[in-house]
Amino acid sequence: MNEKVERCLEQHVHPELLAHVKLDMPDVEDLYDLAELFKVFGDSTRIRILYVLFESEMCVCDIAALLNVSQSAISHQLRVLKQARLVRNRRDGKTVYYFLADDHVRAIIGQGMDHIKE
Amino acid sequence: MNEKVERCLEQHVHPELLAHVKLDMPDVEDLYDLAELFKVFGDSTRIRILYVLFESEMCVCDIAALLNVSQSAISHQLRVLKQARLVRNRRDGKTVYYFLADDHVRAIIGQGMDHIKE
DNA sequence: CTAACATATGATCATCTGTTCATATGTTAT
DNA sequence: ATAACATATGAACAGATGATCATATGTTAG
Repeated sequence: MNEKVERCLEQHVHPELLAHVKLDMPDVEDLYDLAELFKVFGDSTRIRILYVLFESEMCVCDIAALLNVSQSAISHQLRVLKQARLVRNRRDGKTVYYFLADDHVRAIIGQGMDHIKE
Repeated sequence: MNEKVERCLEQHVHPELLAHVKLDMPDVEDLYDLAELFKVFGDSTRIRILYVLFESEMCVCDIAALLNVSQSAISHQLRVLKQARLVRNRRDGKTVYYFLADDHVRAIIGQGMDHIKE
């Protein structure tokens, strides 16, 4: 592979600090997972689905109707949300109800909302 | 435009609840902004930059060296982070130092980390 | 079993994204 | 003014993403 390290001729931060930063960085893998998680929040359809589920569990077809998005699109997005463990579901006959997996979802979205509102 | 509303033959949630959910939804515009914000967190290079800035302000070239990413790529990403008001910068001679704009960044990333760690 | 409904899934396609490369801009020292 | 360094920016291209369409799967009623 090619060498990408570019180094300032003079380092602008103390070498000890650089070392410290490196040590304090989480594993690359965790950082990757973290980015993947936020990617899931980074789509307005998915954000809207999550907001709907803030209030109540709901079936696919009601979510689709409420958000005016096709059943297929909602189903695909629910799959993404489920894989990210942000929602879970339960089946009741023909109907599948989705609900928030835990309260991190509210916390994360809440913090995001604080930021854009300030 | 085409009609996308698909409605369940029988509604599975109470109509009052549906109405309530609609009322409680933030403006479409805010939801869009929120998704845009999370999109910014949804890239591992940008997440890594933010983590570096957790510890200390840092110049572009030190960030690039630390993360082993080209100066150009870092600069492009810092621009994205700045536009999202997640980082700010100050110039000192030839050097431009970037630093976290506020503590929402830590809070949001912290919540995300909690989620993936559980 | 069959029809009808609810949901899931695979393929396709247009659009968006992140990196690279080349180059421009800004700053300092000589 | 000029060279050298630090950063920013625009074009271009490969890879990712989200909606649509067609269809498959799962479930219940008759």
